[in-house]
Amino acid sequence: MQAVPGFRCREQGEDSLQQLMPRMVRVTGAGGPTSNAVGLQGHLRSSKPPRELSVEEQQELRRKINSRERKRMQDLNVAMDALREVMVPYSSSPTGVGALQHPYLPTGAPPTGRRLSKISTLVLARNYILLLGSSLQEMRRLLGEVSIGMGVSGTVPRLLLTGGWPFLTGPGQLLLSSPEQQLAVAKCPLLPQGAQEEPLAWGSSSMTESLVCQCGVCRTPRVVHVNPATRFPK
DNA sequence: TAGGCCATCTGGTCCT
DNA sequence: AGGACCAGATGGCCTA
Repeated sequence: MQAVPGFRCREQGEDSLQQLMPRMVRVTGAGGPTSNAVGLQGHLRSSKPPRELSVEEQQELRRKINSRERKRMQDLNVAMDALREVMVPYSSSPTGVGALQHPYLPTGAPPTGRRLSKISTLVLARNYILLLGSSLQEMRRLLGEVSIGMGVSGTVPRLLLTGGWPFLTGPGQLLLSSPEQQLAVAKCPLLPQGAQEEPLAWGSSSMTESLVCQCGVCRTPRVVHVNPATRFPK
């Protein structure tokens, strides 16, 4: 494993003496207020008296539990890294999402190239989502203005129908999904079977609402990711 | 050296 | 019964 600033290699291995040894043995007084020798069994809710475990069995059980927990946290970190990978480009942009100042976010650009902390990643992601939301609002507004300016009446042009949701992959970039993609996203998995949305009337008051999934569960804009890796340029 | 961040251990709780 | 999830405790590493 490569050494990264702020990163530590935790490949200690399953047979590390430190890990095999119960904490209550390793550190006197550590392990929390409820630490005791029957901790592995005492919390199990059962009407039957718990089977007595030998020291070896307790250690084996504890080893399994620790391993699972370690795996769980590692999976969480993998997901966090994936999120970090998406968010890092924005964190270094003085005008990007990271520009929204927050105590958990580094001031300005992170010049050291250190990776984002977990909390910073989450805060940044939240801000990014909010930014996307406001972008969508703005897009709706602009679409409304354009339609009025063109004097369009009647039904919505095919290009913008059936959930064809314009989305941004970068500043000034407006993409429209293909009809196939539009049909694919037209069926929200959360919508009840047979539920149909009413056809849109161009310029109607229900248009903006109809561009958002109306299933009442997700209420999320139908965004089609042509290329999920596409990002705003730095 | 203090503080931030992190991995790991651990016991408790909930769910299947 | 076992697994997932959570939160507290602990100690190590790194940076200002």
